[in-house]
Amino acid sequence: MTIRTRFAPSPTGYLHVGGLRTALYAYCFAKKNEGKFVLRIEDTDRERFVADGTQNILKSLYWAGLIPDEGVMFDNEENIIQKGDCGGSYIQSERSDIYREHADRLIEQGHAYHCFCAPERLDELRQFQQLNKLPTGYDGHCREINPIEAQKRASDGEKHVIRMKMPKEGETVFNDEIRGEVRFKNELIDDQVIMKSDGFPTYHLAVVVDDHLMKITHIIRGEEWLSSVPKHLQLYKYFGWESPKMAHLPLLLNADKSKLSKRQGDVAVEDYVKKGYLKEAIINFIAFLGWNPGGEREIYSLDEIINEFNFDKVGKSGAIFNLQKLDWFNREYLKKMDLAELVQRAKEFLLADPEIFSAIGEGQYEDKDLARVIALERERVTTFSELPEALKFVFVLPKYKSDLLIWKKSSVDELQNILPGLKDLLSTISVQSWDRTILERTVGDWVKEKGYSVGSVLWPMRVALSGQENSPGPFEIAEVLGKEESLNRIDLAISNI
RNA sequence: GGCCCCAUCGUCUAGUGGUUAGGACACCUCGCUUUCAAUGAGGUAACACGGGUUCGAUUCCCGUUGGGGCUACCA
Repeated sequence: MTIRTRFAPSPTGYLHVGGLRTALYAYCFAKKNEGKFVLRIEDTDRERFVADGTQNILKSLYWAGLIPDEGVMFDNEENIIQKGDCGGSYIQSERSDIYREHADRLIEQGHAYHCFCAPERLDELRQFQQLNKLPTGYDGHCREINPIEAQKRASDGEKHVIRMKMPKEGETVFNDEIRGEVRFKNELIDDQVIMKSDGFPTYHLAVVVDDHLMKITHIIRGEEWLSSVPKHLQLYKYFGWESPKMAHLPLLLNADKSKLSKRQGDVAVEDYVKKGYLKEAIINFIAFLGWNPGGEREIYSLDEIINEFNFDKVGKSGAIFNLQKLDWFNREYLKKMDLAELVQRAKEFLLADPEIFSAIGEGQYEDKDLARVIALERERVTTFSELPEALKFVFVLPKYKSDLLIWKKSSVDELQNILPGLKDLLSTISVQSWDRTILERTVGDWVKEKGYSVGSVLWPMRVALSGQENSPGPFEIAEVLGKEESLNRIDLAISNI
């Protein structure tokens, strides 16, 4: 039997980093077992639908290298296409007939029923239950309506939803690939809505029907779905289908241990792409949030992760999304990468999005500047036997926004004293002599002559030139920027002390 | 409130019925460095608690506590 996994995001705007991890595990499990990785779009919620949501998700997925074998994918021009045969589209909004048929089948068999309850009634019911600290849930108001009468009311156009009937007794027990045996009492589980009044199915119906029709063998998804499993299993039973195996992944968490959310930082993969993180670093970092091959090595390529991937090595508890560790992974990959590759990546990075610097600065840069700044960094590396963070350093190229300057290492007095003097000094250097050796000597002499400490001059100089707290050396930046731009930036900095 | 899941340094984690409980990030100290970063060498730091089971539990079982998820005509 061919292993088939799927990733089934909702196109609500962008790919969430948690989604990327889910996709990664599903991808790795499929590849490890020589199976297929299917991409399906779950867009049955019309209210949250975002027009280019699918495009964005695919972009991020392709960026990371998680290319679907089947379902929704890109062609060579980044047009959205579909591949594979599941008896229809891999986009749920285009499968309404299929869900309708299946819902009707459940009604015919007495496993589901029309519900005519108004949302207001359900709201009141819920409020009452909450107020009285009762378990919340549907009260079965429409469950006993005569099916023939219900059918008639529905076909007469009365607004309704379709609910599945959960058994009132017994237990649902299943074996999660990661958590082992989990059991639920059926009586506590709601008669879930499976078809909404707008004619679209809810997640619960769509996911069961599609996973079956698409021959998914392993459902890999976040832990937030664990409590829905009994409903799904009941649906499989009603349809007479065998359930796929399931693996519920631990959640990615904010620093306060709540579910990773937009409010507490960036959650979109594209945000991290824009910041200059390498895909290798993101993949490696995210893979190790909840999975560990054992041992002490932490740097793993995608292929190596695939090779080692196994549900036994997936943890059960949530993992905090720790940016400092991500930075470390990024540095490690930057260190390893050779210069040519680095320049190429930096170029792709800059070309990928014209707005990439909008948060940091504005202005022009040229390819030769880019190559130079990276080469300089690399040179500095050999000189000092250090290694670069080149992608981060390309940010010195655009003109930074002055209100982002951070002066925290120097006092205002110090800055007002030193920067104008430094500017006058640099003005005396001719354009022809403007290279880092001469700059370094000139500034060095000046520092001595004035009796300044080295740090009190070089640090502000670097900040004024780069707009950043951490950057390449000031002389290297000055050389790349040229005399005019360097002096302009120091002016800019002076006016923003 | 109900149901479900989870529990090793601050964080990500390795690990075992008997270990000096290992690594990485972060942090601290020192060194290097004409500046920050980077880098080198050290260091602080964890088995949530209470009962069992056992010669022996961090490890197995139960409970407590704590955290999280779900509890929609959202996924």
